[in-house]
Amino acid sequence: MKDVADAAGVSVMTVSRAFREDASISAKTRSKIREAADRLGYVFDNTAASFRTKRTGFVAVIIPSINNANFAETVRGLSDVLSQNGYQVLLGYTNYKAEREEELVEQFLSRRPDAIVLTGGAHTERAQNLLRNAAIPIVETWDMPTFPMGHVVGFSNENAMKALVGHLVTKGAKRIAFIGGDSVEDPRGRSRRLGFLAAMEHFGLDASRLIDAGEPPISMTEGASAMEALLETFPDTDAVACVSDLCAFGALSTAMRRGITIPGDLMLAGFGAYEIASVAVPSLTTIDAFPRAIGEQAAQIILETNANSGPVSKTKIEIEPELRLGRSTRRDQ
Amino acid sequence: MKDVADAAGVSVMTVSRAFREDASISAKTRSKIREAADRLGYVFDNTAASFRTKRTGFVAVIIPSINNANFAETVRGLSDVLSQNGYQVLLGYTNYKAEREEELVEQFLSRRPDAIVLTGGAHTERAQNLLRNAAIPIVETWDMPTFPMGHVVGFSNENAMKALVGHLVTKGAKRIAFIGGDSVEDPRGRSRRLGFLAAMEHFGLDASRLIDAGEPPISMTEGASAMEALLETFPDTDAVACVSDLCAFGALSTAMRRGITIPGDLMLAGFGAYEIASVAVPSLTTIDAFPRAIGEQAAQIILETNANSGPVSKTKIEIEPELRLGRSTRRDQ
DNA sequence: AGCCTATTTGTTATCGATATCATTGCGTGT
DNA sequence: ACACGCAATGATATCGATAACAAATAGGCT
Repeated sequence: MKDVADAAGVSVMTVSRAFREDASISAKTRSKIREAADRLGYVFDNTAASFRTKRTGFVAVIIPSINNANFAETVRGLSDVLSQNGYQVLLGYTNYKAEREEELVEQFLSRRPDAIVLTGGAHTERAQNLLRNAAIPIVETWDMPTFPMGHVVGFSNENAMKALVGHLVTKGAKRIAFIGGDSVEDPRGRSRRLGFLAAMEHFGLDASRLIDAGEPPISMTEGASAMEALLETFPDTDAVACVSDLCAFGALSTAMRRGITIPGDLMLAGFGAYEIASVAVPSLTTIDAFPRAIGEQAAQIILETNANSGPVSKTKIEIEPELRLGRSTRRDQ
Repeated sequence: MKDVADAAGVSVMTVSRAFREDASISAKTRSKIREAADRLGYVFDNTAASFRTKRTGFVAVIIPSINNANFAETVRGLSDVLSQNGYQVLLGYTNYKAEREEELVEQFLSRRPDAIVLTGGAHTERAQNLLRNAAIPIVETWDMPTFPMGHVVGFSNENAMKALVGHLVTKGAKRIAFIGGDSVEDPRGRSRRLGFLAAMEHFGLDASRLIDAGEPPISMTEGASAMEALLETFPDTDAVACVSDLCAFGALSTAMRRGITIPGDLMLAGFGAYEIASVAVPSLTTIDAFPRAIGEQAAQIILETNANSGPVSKTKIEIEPELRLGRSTRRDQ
C-alpha cells in the first residue's frame, strides 16, 4: 500500500480510502490510486484489514454434507445473498458427525467470522460453549430446535412427514412402510421417522413397517437395498414413505427391476423435492422444504443483525413445507 | 492471549507456543496453558496469526457449480486431504461465468490463500494477471489446458468422449446423436462435443445429429427436453451420447414416457459416473473421471509444493478416465 | 560440586490496514 | 476580500500473534 501511495503521490491513508466503499475521497483521487494499484499489481490485503477492523466479512456455514443438492441449495441461497453484500462464505461439512461439527466450529471461530450458520439444533456441549462465547450472530437451520442457540430458519420435519403420510392415507394406503435411518447423527431423518410414527398412530394404523437404511448419508443405493429388504420382510406393503427423494428413487429402481408397478402395486413418496423427483418416471410425490429460501432467509437475518449491531432479539422463521404431488402416489380410481 | 498468559503465569510468547504444533514447550506448561485458556473461554485468533506469518492456511477453490455431485467430489477430495494437514478450503462457484471467476479470484487473493485451485484452463486476461502476480501455487483441474498457468490435474474430455463413442460403435450403433451444449462457458462440455465429432469422423459416420441442450448447467430437465427434440428431429437415431449422466437420465425419462426401450430401441450413454448412472433402470453406460481423485491429487501437489517451498516445476497429472458399462448400451445379440 | 549442552521460557519489534484526530483545501455567501 | 463550513487528505498509534534473538533453567557427565 505504501508503494501505491508513493506512485500516486498520496498518503497510505488515502490509498486505504480509495479501496473502501464508504470513505470520503474525491473520485479523481480514487481513480488515480486505483490506476496506480493496477499498474503495480497491488492486491488489497484483507488479512490485515480484517485484523485491524475486527470484521472479516466471513460467514461460517456448517452443513452435514456437501454432496447433497438440498444443502447445496441452502448454501447457494446464503452465498448469493451474502456475496452481494460483501460477505464471503466459509463452508464446512461434518459428514453427519457431531464431533466433526465441534472441530469445525472451533476452527471457524478462530477465523473470527461475522456470523455462523449451523444445520440443526444438536451440538456438542463444547461446541455450544464456544458458540456462546463467540458473541456473533448464530443461525440454526433446517430444524426447529426446542432450545435455539440463536436465530432459527427451519421447519418441522416431523409435521412435514405427517402431512405426507396423511396424503398416502387419503389415497387409500393402509399398510404403509417407512424407509430411513434412526441414527442420532441425523436428527432430521429421525424427526421424519417420528413424524411417520405419530401420523400412523393418529390414523390408527400399524407402524411397525420400518426399514433401517443405515447411517447417513442415505442415498440411492441404500434406498435400493432397503427396498429389497422391505419387499422381503413386508411383502404386503401398499405404500412407502422414504426419508428422502434419493432414497425413494433407489426404492423405485428396485421396484422397477422387480417388475413392481408404482403406484399400481405400491405407492411411493420421498422428501426434499430433489430434481430426480420431478424427472423420475413415475415422478415422485415429495415434500418441498424450500432449501434455497432457508439459506436466503438466514442470510437476511445476518445482514439485518449486523446492520443494527447490538443485542437483537432472536428471530425465528418457520418455513412451511409444501406437498408436491407426483405420479408415484396417483391412483386414478 | 495476554489474559491467558497472566492466568497461567507465563509470557504471551509461551502461550503462543502452547497453541502451535511444532513449538518447543514442555508438556506440563502446555497443558497448564490450555487449561487456563479453556477456563477463560479464549479462542485462538487466526486472523492475527495469519497476518503475522503470511500463511493463512487457506486454499481457495473455484468450481463452476456447487450443486453438482462431480465437482462436490473433487471438493471433498481436496478438503479431506487438506484439512488433515491444517488447511481450510475457501470455496467459491462461478455459475459457469468467466467474469464471476475473475471476481472470485480477486476476492480470494485478497484473503491471501496459500494456494488456489481452479476448474479448467480458461480464465479472463485480468484473472490470469492477478494469478501470476499472486506468487502462490496454482492448480488447474478437470481439463488438460494447452498453456497451463501452474500445476494440472485433469483429463482429456475429448478423448474420454471418443472412447465412449467407440464403445457405441462396437455395439453396432451407426446413427449416433450427441446431446449437450456448445457454450464457451462450459469448456468441458464443449470438449466432449468435439470428441464426439472427432470420433464420428474417425469412424466415417454422420455427425450431424447434434442437440443443443442450452446453457450450463445442463441437468436432468434439460436432458429430458433435449431428448424430445432429438426424437422429433432425428427419429431414426440408434444411440445417444450425452454430455453428462444427469442429462442422460433426463433423456432416459423421456424415452420411458414415450415407451421407447433402452437399449432395445436406442442405446444411451452419459458422462461422469454419477450415482444415478448405476441406480437408474437400465443402468447407464458412462465415463468415470475419478473426480475425488482429482481433488486428492491436487491437494497432494499443494502439500508438496508448500513443503519444499521455492520455485517448483509444474506438475502435470493426467487422470485416465474409465468406461463404465451399464445396461443402457448392452445388446445381447 | 562444577561444567556443559539442550531444552524451555522471555523480550522486543513487526506484519498492513485503519480509527482517530488534526490539518489542509475549496466553494459559497455576504 | 473575508469568514465559514464541509470535504478531502495526512500523521500516528494500534489490532494479536510470532520471528528472531536472548536469557534462564534443567539434566547429564566427570
